[in-house]
Amino acid sequence: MVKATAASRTPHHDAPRSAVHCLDCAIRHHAVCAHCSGPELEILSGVKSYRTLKPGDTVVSMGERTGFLGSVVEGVASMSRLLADGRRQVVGLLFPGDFMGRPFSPVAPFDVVAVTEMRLCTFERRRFEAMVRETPSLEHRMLEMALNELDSAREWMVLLGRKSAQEKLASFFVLAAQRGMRLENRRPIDGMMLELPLTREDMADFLGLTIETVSRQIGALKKAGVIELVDARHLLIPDWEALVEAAGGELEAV
Amino acid sequence: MVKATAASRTPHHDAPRSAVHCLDCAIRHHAVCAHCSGPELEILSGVKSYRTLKPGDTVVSMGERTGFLGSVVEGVASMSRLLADGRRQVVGLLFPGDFMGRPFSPVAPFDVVAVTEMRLCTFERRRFEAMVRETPSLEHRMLEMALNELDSAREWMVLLGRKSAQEKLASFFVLAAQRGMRLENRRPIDGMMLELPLTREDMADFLGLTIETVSRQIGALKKAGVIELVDARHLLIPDWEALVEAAGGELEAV
DNA sequence: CGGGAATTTGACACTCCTCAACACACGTGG
DNA sequence: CCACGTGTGTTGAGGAGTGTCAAATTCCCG
Repeated sequence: MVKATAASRTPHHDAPRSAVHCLDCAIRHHAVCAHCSGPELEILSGVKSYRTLKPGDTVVSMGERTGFLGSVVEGVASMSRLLADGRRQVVGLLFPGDFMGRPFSPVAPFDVVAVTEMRLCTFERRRFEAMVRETPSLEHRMLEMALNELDSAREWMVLLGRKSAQEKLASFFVLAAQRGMRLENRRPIDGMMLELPLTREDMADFLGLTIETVSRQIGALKKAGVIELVDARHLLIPDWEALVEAAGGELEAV
Repeated sequence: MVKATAASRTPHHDAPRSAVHCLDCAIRHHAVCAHCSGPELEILSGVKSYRTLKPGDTVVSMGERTGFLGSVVEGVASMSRLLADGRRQVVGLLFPGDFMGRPFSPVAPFDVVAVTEMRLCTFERRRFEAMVRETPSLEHRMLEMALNELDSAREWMVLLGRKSAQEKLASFFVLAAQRGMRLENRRPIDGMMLELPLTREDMADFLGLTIETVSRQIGALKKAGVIELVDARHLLIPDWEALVEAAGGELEAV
């Protein structure tokens, strides 16, 4: 269960100006900078720098003092905790637009690892924290995002504590589908194709299961007709409501 | 499993001035108002009102539009979600000093129920939200608290997803002991007595277990010498480190 | 084509849940 | 004072749902 993730500990800084202008940024209206005014964006711009990561790259290790915070621009990362005996729990996924890092506390509470190729827009911690404290609209946006994440984390607690393995898988597909469409402000529809960004192992660790159970329950959902498998990483959702039903009934989360 | 909690849906408003002055309040330095200046406290004072509740009283129902937010002054409440088939998951406990309610979103995402006698300091929602937006120090305090709660929720996800029943019980005792001492800024010590505010059912729903498993694992911890039972609601912790060990090894959480 | 990783499948074990009975404390009313 | 009911907690027997271990299969990429 313990993965030797010692590999590639050093995120690359991109060649100096691969930067997009903030106004053209894909996550402009979804990230921490969503409510920033023009001048505020200018200031942020001066502090930002991009990083690209490959699947498996560690962004932050738990306990580490990290000098940066940031937003996911492209790709997906996981936040997880590794227990001493090798058990691992993923406590959250970071999709494009999500904020990465723990402001106002220098020590990282969880590991952050890239699960796909990804691109991060990072800010030097000190300067970003100072800017948050000086910019009410930015601080309010941080609060808004933190409260939303808190609601999501608690939703996930319901899944971890009370849902069956099969409901867990269905719920994960619901989540992945919703998050996959969020940047475009669209909603899941019948017949849609869903790409799974995570390996079976990451799914298992996110759902509090083993990879074998994940595999078997995917098979069960397929047999039940709730999903169709294109390949191991792609599936079709013939009936969205049926999937939501299989997930144990959701409220439309954030 | 479904509790007919229809009983007593109406929190009492206290007789008008049972209010303490903010400066003498027990949670003064631990609640959302911790960093407020004198004048800010004055404003808050004008908006606050107290409520007392009995065990089992519903403070807020999920989906409800609530007109107030507030702080726990005394006692303990649970935040929970009830699934359609009666399964319940407690997603958090509210101890003295903790903030209650979901600012900037009128619909309550979870049920809040008093688990002990309790006393709440409440603020009219609109006015409190406005004050938060106008008062950077207050908004920052909210953000700080939300981020701490987020870390705690994620810690609990590790427990729900990956810990054994026995580790869950030990972890709960660790949490209860830590939270019980926080207002006094003290830390748990060997030989301390711990009062359990929750029924077996609430513990089970918090830990993602059944009441029978809770009961049995408490028995197992007792037989292992990690705890001693005074009665069903009181236990002794002869060796704090041994308890933390039985909990699967904790980091000193917030 | 070969080799390793990711995934699936199978057989079996074990933790925890389910159902049921029992014990205990408490309040109420006869 | 005791009978009774109710809420809470404990204990036991048996089984369902997942985990564990092992092997087969597919996929990917050199």
